[in-house]
Amino acid sequence: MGKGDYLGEFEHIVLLALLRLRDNAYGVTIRQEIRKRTKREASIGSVYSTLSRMEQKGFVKSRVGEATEERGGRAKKYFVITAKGQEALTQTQTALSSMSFGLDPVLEGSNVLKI
Amino acid sequence: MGKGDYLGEFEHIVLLALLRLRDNAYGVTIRQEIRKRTKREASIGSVYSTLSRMEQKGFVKSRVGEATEERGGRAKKYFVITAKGQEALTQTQTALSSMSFGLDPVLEGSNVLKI
DNA sequence: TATATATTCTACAAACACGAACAAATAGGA
DNA sequence: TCCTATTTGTTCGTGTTTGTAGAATATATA
Repeated sequence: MGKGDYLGEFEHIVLLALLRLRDNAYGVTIRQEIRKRTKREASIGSVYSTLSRMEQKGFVKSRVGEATEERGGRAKKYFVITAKGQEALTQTQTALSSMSFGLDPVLEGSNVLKI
Repeated sequence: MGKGDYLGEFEHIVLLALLRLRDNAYGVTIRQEIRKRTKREASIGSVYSTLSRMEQKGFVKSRVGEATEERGGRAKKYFVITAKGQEALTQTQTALSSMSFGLDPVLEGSNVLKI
């Protein structure tokens, strides 16, 4: 299914953040995770618009958290990746891997993408 | 330099194609390489507009080939990556790597991005 | 001039980016 | 109790950058 369902660069990053955060992935934590691991600023608006776009495409799905917060604040909207999202992720990473295959020397060893 | 110079997804692919093709990277071969290694269709227009945008940004530079073809046809325009392009590539791959780090199990082993 | 090879142009769609505005929940004091 | 300041989090509106595609154009040779 979904041949040609490639992820945009930021979509890719966001999906990886979802996977890292497991059952604790919502707008704010996703943004934090991205900022923490990359140097990227990742504005909150970008994160949400990317999530909503990916939800439209069926790459992620969301549920609104129970209103059991510690200290006020609006309910969280948790996101998880779908099977279709996993496929798109795999396709994207496979494409990058096959383009990188054998380039290790050229990429000066600083970082390598391999299967 | 260039903090925040991330590559778009297709820009990333095209730069990797340049590296693979070394001194034989021009529009047509770049397209072929991408099609061959990924399943992606990559229209010729996409390739050229991406190349020209990256040239504007200083990620690649070009030279027009000598008019020494085998059998007619217009002169080729060869592209190579610049130092700035290398940086952007490294930044992008580093960001992806750090987002992927430790996710191997979740990514079901089908393909892994590692440093 | 027909053919082969290759690039440029033009238009539109999709993705990215940002911050202001808005929503909802609670703590705490009047 | 009420009411409002504070905290936490999401939605909206808008502008820019990337991605996609194919028709048009350029150039060289047989």
